[in-house]
Amino acid sequence: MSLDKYFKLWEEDDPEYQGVEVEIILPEEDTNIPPSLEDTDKKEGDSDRGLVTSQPSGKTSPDGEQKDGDLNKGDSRDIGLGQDGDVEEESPKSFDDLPDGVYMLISAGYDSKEEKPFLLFYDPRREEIIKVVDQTGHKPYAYSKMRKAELENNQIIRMYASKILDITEEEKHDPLTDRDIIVSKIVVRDPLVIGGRKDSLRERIELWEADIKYYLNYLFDLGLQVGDYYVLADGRPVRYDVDPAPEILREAEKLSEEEKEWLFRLAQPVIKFRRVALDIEVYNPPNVMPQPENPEHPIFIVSLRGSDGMRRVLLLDREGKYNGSKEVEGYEVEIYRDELGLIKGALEVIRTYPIILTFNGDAFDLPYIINRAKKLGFQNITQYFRQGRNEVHPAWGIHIDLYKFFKNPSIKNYAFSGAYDIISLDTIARALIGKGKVEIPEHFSMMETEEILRYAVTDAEITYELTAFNNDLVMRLITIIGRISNMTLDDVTRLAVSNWIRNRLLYLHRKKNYLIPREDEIRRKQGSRHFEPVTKGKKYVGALVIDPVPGIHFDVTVVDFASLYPSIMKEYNISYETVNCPHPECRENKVPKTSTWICTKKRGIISEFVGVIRDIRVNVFKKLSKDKSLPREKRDFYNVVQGALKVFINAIYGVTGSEAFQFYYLPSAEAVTTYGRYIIEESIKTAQKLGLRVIYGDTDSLFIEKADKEKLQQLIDEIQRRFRLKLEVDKEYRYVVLSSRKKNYFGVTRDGALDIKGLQGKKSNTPPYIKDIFYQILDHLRGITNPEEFEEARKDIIKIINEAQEKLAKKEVPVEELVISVTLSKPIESYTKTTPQHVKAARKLRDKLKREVPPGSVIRYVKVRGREEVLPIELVRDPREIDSNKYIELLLSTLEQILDVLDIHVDNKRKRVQIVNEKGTLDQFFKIQ
DNA sequence: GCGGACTGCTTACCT
DNA sequence: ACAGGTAAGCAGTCCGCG
Repeated sequence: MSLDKYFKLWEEDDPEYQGVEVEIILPEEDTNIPPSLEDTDKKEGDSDRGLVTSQPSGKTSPDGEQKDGDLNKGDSRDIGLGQDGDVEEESPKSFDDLPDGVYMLISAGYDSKEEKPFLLFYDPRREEIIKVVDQTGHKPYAYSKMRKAELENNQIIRMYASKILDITEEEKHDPLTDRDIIVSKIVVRDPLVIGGRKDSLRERIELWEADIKYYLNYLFDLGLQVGDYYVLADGRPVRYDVDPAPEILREAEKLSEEEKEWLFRLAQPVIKFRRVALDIEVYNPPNVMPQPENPEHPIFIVSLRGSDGMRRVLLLDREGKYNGSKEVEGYEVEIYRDELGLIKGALEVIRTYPIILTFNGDAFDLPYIINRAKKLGFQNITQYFRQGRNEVHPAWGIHIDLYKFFKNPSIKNYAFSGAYDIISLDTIARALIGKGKVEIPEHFSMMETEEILRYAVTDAEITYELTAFNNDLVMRLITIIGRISNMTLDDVTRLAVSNWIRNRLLYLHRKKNYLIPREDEIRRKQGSRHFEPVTKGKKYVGALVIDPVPGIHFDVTVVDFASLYPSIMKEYNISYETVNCPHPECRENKVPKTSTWICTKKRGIISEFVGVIRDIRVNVFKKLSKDKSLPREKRDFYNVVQGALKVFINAIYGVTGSEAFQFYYLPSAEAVTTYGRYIIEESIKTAQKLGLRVIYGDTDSLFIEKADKEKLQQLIDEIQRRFRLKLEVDKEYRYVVLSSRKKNYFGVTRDGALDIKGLQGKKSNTPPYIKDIFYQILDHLRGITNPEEFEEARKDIIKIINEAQEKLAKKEVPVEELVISVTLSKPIESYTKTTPQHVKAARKLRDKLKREVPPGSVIRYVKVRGREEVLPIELVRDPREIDSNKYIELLLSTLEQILDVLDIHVDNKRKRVQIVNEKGTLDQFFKIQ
């Protein structure tokens, strides 16, 4: 039976669906009492736990070589990902089970009813959350630089007297002046007295440490760290040290105390979290987006997938018409006769899971459920959830919105090497687990119910799998980032890297008894920019890019500095308080070619942080992740740790140059790049003196042609001696093809792999057909070792190009292959200065097809003849509309980048295009080989 | 009124 | 809500041209 009919049946007698408000009568058995938190605390039952027993998959993932620091396998762009769709059903077995009564700290918050901060612990034995409300009497506070007596006479403080519990004096170290000072601690009852309201104290007088979320302050003061294990002694958390593995103990021997601390904490096992993925389907009319803030259409399917193997799909079937299978894709189909019953049924299941997973649940699924339940008369729904401005937390645990997590550029680029570029469940799942969503060919109303269920359950399934693949990689990554940042796991998944770094730095300040400087204090510090930025709109000068020597270069060695900027920050003591420090005696320690000086007396807090995590990553976790004597499961775990560390290490320099960062200080960011340019310049000079030929370099790398082994070693030693920085061989190319363009080249490595950088043909906005030709040509060039082979390849290449042109001219290329995909990066109405082609196309989508084109949409359009210029692919009716000449030009300009230096030239007049071969230089080149 | 030279905007890439 | 450097295509403008 088609769902079409099925829905019509109940839609007709559903007045609400036609926009008329009706009173909803709750089902008789409505005895749902929202789980109070106390209730959850003491709950012992696994009575209503998962239903389906888990089935170990037994399969292991292919042992692919991993790229440096890449948590995913392979390089998606060039060779396609090593796919591994397997999901382990069994929990990771590599670590001994933790004793009973040991819990992991995963979150914290402020209970405004109790007026107390609370901690959320995860109990790995019972697989539930334990909420611990503060018993220490900790109270919110902030600091003033006024003395107590002065404060007590202060006009404003007097006005707030009733809200202030206490004022005490304390000694703190001021990192900006490097002096110990007396500050006054103003203790209050309610965090909102300090900040968060228009009339909060911090808006009225100058306060320090007044913009730290209270529950974080609480964690810092109690010395608690997210992701660590604790036992509860009379309800108070006491740290529980997990016995380190033998390989960790071995590594610890050579480390400093500070490094050991990090090593032991990060190496603690991450247990398998009990969790449930949730996904809803709303029955909306065609082309109408369901609005969570005004949920007019019914929730008719809820799919649930538990980490314990539970698979259930709840279906709304008011008339009892469903006669399809009772099980779809392993999901048990549960029928509900009314929508509220279905919502409550879903709640009953998810409240037994401490962690809820969604994809976009903050913005869609959870608010939709909440507002829909309210609309159906179930006001108590709000007791199940705490709603923030842009987030929803379950009252009994935490909610991880994977959309936000994967959208985070640090996660996308550093942890997953940009394996996905569009942020959607489908694209991310395809890239990471090799599985996508099920296509929906048409509107729900045209589909069989079972077909819809299949579609719906796949969403829950892949949402879960995104957290489960590679031994729970994503859950472990989130936990490790929690450990490094000391942020609650829910914050980790929602906030950006600058916040993670800020948070750890706040903790470090507190630990050192430093008074945390206000932003304006750091910015008022002396020190200015020394070089005019090259690029308009930039604040300071960045890296140096060496002009490439165009041509084919055989036998090229690439040397680079291992994480140059972090190393500079570590070795040259760069931090907001050490750059232009207060000591006169440090003023001679100048950054080259500037008047900026750096402290010689005290270790900078950021320098120390980046130094420690850089060292334990390189010296321990990276090493262990490659140690073949360890079981794969352990290596995988250490790989996650080193990958998480890498995210921080790579971002720290960047955030110090970002105005959004609390510890932003331009001279410190500028000092890093100035050192960087100086060091790379000096390295070139040294190389040249040694007789090494540098043909290209970018930021931290040198491309050296036919490098003599000994001279290369001399270079490396000399640099090490002078700068205390490690230069190392990164790559060896059989040959590299450079044009005169920077950041544009390709090369074939010793093992025959093709490396393509920056070339037009690689870019995501190049039409598939042109990309295909581009890769065909490179494939012909890949194997070449001598002039004869080149001549052969040249003929083939010319043939490929000529045929492609002909095909384009005759319009034999399918329209789909000519699509140009460009991201609409901001709201469509904010393109006011110019109207780029993709915006033109987007407007047509909006106006003619009434399609929504929010920022982030990828607009797919083609170039057409006539006044229209461009058309979104959706509006192309006739392939003859295509502007072939435009595509021929695009093809040739794309190929020009690689053909130019190979002496294959394109006729200037591109009306009648032909390939011209200017013989000469190439043959000579080969003769030198 | 037209076209080349130029600048600015926008996107996607590299490190 | 991490940085700057670079390439490319197009939009829009200026200027010369009797």
